[in-house]
Amino acid sequence: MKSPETVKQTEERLAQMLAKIKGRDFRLTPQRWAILNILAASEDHPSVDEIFKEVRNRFPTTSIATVYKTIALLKELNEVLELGFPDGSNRYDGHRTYPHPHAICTNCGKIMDPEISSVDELSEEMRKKTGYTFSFHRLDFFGLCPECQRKS
Amino acid sequence: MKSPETVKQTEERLAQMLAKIKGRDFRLTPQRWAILNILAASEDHPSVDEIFKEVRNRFPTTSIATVYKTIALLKELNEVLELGFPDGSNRYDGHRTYPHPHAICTNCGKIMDPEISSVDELSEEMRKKTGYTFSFHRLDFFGLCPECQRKS
DNA sequence: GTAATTGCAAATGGTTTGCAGCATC
DNA sequence: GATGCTGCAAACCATTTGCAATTAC
Repeated sequence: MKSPETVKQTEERLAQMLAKIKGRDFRLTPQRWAILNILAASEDHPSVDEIFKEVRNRFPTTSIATVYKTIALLKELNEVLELGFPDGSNRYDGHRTYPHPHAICTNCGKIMDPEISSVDELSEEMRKKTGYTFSFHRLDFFGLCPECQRKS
Repeated sequence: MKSPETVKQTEERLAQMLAKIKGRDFRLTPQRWAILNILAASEDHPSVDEIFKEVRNRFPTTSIATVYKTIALLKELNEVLELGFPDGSNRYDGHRTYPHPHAICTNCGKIMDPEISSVDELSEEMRKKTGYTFSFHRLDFFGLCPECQRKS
């Protein structure tokens, strides 16, 4: 059961995505609309495969290539944050599209992203010591979620 | 030209790797020794391909599979830190094998890892807010290195 | 001599691409 | 009606794997 706030958030995210889509020559196909919806509504951080399976529930002929292409488009438009992992288990955040820290369960894959005091000081320290100018970052903490702690 | 301290560091790292290797039934082949050497000596963060090419300078018959297998072994022994990237451009740190922040140039790929005040407080904050227990983390800042800033 | 390692080639698997047909605008 | 999108299948490509021959111990 979703709270009214959650529903509202989902609608706002969807509206913003649609605005970006319509801002150019992009077309809104049913498959594409479904993918936007899934990303705007998902509380967790779905994988390509999870998105694919969910789209297929509604449009059984959808191909995985379409999912990849739509995600690529959303990445370009900055409307989704890709959490790529070297093993290929990539995950997508349709809510917060800017860099932010993640807590990742190495057992079940659950990802949480609480509001946290920023990493700006660390970034500034790195800048001073390296001379780099940074445009984004990635901060992931890996371990066991509460549920998986209980099981082990 | 390497400083005496650097040479000493390299020797220490190599000694430690060798100790770990000999601690079990592992054998020290010339190819393996070469790879250990490269990782212990490298100032930057070499890719598999860079390691492969360097090993081939000394042992032209070496196969890429051997490089992968040796790296896998060193990972198991905790004697190398793998910096995996989703695009497959993985890099290896033979010096500091524990998690630490990196500054990564998105233009030329140069990686720096200065000593920095720890991320322990952030980790603790995440723990409190998520209930996760963390065993490692990954912190990368992406941007332009000083040299690439000048060029652009 | 025994067991680990090498090197080759084939397999793997997530992602990308080319393109003909189709659907949106 | 023009152009962008879909879906299929083939291509990609770093990494892994199986296995016979080799080599460290």
